[in-house]
Amino acid sequence: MIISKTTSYAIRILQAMARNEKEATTATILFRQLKIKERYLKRLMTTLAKQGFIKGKRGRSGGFILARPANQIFLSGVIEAVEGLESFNACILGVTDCRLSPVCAMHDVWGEIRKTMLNTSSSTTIQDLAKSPGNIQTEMSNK
Amino acid sequence: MIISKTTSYAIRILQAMARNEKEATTATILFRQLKIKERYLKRLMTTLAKQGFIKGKRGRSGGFILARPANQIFLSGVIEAVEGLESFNACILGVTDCRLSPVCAMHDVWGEIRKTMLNTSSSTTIQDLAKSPGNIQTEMSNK
DNA sequence: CATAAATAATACCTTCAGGTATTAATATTT
DNA sequence: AAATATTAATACCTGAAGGTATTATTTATG
Repeated sequence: MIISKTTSYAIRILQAMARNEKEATTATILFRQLKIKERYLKRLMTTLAKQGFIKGKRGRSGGFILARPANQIFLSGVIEAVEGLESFNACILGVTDCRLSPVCAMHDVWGEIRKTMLNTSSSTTIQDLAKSPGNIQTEMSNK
Repeated sequence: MIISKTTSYAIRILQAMARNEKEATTATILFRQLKIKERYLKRLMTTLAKQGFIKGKRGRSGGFILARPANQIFLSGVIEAVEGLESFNACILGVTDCRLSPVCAMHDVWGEIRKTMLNTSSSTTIQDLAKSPGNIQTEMSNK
């Protein structure tokens, strides 16, 4: 996959939360919506809270809510927080720091792709996704 | 990474072999050129032979040689043989068979990227890479 | 205050890509 | 025929991502 499974989970979670941005939700509700393994989802929520994307509130009427407006959460930020951006900068054939070394035979070939990915992920926000029509309730297919 | 480490190894190996397409080479020679862990490289050579990209000849003056002309080996074929194309077809957010379901919120967003990747990899041959100036002798940076 | 319902933290388990080791088979040279 | 240099096959090891289990903490409410 282009992004890791966990990262795509994170994006789906934030997207779902952005659909009613002002109201808090719980991990259990999200689990029912997204069909992500409940325990894993809960742990990921904690990670997203630590990273400052959402705020958690404990206790009986607790839950999670977006920590900042959905239109200020860029996909690139989520990717960076969850899996790091190294995979975007890394040369497709493994030349360390591809940007500096035009010796890589695939440099030109894949340059466009990387550029597109960076442009897209750093100009698309969670709100953009939330506004899009579809919902995502399907379980992951591996790989 | 966009493609797996093993796949990029495979591409680098075929690229190196294509540089003098007519002559056979050995795993040891390739190891010295490419700095890929020798044992892993040897095992990968066997895989590439099984998949029909190269031919192996045992014995004292044995070695490997391309099984078909470098300009008939497309990157998409190598990727497919080594890691499968599922990762290319798979939806970035995990909707099974994204091509059929326009419900995925990122369908449009990432459609261009996938198209570019498929176009590039299925129109670029190992020969194209072999003709390009640089050589790749750097060890992989992880991730 | 006790209970219930939620998040937080932490430790452990599982799977698989990447990597290592060993042995077998084959061909050439002496 | 023996030694040597190569590929082929197979089984095992390792680390990290993905997933599970358990316990602690916080808060609302009867």
